[in-house]
Amino acid sequence: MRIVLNKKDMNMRQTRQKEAILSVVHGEGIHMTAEEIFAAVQEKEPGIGLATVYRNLKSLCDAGIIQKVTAEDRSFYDGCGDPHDHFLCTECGKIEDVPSFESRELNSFLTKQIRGKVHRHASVYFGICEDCLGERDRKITS
Amino acid sequence: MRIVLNKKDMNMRQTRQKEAILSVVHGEGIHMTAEEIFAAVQEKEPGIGLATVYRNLKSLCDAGIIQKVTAEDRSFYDGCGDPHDHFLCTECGKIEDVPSFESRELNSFLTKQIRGKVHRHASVYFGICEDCLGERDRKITS
DNA sequence: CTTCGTGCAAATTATTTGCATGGCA
DNA sequence: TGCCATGCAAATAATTTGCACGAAG
Repeated sequence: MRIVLNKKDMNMRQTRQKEAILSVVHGEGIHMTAEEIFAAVQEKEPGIGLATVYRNLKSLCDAGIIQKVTAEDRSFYDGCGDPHDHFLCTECGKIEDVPSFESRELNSFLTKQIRGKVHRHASVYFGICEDCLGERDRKITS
Repeated sequence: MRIVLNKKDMNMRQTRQKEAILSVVHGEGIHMTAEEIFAAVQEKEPGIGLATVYRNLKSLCDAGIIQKVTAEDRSFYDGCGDPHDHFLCTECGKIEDVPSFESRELNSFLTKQIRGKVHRHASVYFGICEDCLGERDRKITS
């Protein structure tokens, strides 16, 4: 299927390479590093350059279609441009989306702490995911 | 003054370079990039190598004396190793410490979202700081 | 047709590592 | 004295940029 770009992207040209990249990274729950994306796109669009991948990832981020997230010195591209947070399993390295926590309490806390205006935030939670917890129990029990 | 290292650092040797680095980066409200630290340490300890700065920053992080924070593709070292969050002014680039927000509501939210265990988190708030807001008002008024 | 996107290689930037030597414990 | 830390230079890793050419609008 052809992914139709929207208003925000008026200034960008529709190319085979961009469509291939978009088809790989766009979507909920997708978190890939630049190299992973490069490898995956290779299959759909052999001969594509790494620089092209980086250039497109950047413009897709600028357009708000995807976003770049950095945690623990590792960067990955999140297929969803809408604001949300992340959970990173320190055991298996898996990344999961988490909706942003919002509350009146948090807002008043921030207003008190930061005298200025907060526009957005980026949070990453670190811990052990459900699967890895299960894995541990299994080892202990057996 | 000589900064005395504690238990956590038993395995590290006390050197002039380490003390110089520590005297530059250790403390609340200090947020510097590796290059800034390198430049500042030069003055106290001329001839120190950039690699030494990086090596010491890493071991100080491992020891929990300081911590590395990355936001918007920029990394800086936070002079305080205790967990807390940050506010970054997108206008002037200033970074401020913010205590971590904790609440029962947030905990139950996270438990519901992430079926695993959360051990820590890293949050960066983006916005306009008090000073830059004032600056804007002044421009509009005048 | 004109302008922008692409591929490739070279350039940057940030950080790490190998090695011989010097200095803490 | 023994071993870890340092300085320097070279090595990596991740990302960006210059340039000539091909393709989108």
